[in-house]
Amino acid sequence: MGKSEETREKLLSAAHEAFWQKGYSNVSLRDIAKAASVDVALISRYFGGKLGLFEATLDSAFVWPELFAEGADPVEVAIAKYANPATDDVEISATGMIVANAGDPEVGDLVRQRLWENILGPLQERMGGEQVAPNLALFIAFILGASMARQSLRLPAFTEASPKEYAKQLRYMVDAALAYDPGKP
Amino acid sequence: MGKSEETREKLLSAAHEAFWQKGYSNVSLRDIAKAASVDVALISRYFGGKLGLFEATLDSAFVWPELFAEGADPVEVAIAKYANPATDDVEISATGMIVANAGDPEVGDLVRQRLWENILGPLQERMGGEQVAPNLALFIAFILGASMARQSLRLPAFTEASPKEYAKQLRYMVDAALAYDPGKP
DNA sequence: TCGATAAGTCAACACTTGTTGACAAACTAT
DNA sequence: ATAGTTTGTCAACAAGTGTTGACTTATCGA
Repeated sequence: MGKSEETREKLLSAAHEAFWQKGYSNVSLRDIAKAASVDVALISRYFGGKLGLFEATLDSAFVWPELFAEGADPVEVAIAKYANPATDDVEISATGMIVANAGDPEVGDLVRQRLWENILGPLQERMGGEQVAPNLALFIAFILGASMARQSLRLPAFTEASPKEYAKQLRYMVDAALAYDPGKP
Repeated sequence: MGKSEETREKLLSAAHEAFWQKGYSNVSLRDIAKAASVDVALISRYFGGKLGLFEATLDSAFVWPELFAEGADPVEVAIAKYANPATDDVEISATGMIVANAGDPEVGDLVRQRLWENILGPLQERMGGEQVAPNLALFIAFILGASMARQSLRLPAFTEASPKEYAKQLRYMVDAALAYDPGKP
């Protein structure tokens, strides 16, 4: 195990936090290097450049193993994660990330690709369909919107609600989404 | 009416499109100036700088008069706008804007402030409450998430759905949100 | 211990960014 | 037409960006 692994980890960790919180273009390599207590030049050396570092960060952080654990219900896992302000404050919005970085096409494509590959793809396979069913899409849309309404938009109705109330509201809407039947008028 | 008004309009228009589509930090003043066929220096002269231009853009574009027209139901207006792929492709996501620019604190605060002042504030007043009720918050969250799931995340279930189907799905969830009753278990 | 390889440091590069000030042109009112 | 104000143009700036190459230091096997 080379010594370089350690500094790579430090860089990945700092990059994760910075990119997730401020978005790709609002973070400089010097910021990350400083946060990791590492020389800037090592980033280009180890990851090939800024985009390479971002890609590596996606590979290491844009995954969601709990979602596919044996016997776990993906929906329950998602709710448990996003209905808990304590945890999603830490993770910031892995969801908001999708949007925050969509401005730069190169970066946006990268995020979308990894999202499908690591999360949405396995998720739809797990749920049985060969394409994301309407009700699952509604579920995703709402989870996405709720976490952003709370974190970015900072709707008082969400930020000031107790975790219990917030969870109850999420549960209500998620149930509604999953109950959606395309056949009905 | 001074001649300068015309170039100010051109700048505002170009800035609107650029900022909404790519986000604050992904757009340079030279990009905007070129798109508007105007010299870069005039931006700082007329708007005081990049942030000033962005603020002016918010004031001119981050408003929603139809929402408060006489006899209009805000909910219907919102659905009509966001359930119509043709229109919200043009406007891009005024919603996604909120998130896309949240990385820069200064910019994020500006967006949030204008959002409350121009849209959410009047909206909640119009809806009668002195604070945004839980069901209205759920409504907003879903609208936000749905438009982003389609535009940024590009969920096939949404992008490939017919406008009619998409509208039906939105309507279903919106109805559910508005029917939410905090009193019930 | 010596020497080769890995890891880290430093300075500089080419480039883009927002912003400014001096200047030229166009227009208006006297 | 002339003087004065507005409007536009140009070049330059200081600062920050990602990236590169040459160099020094540390690490570890022979």
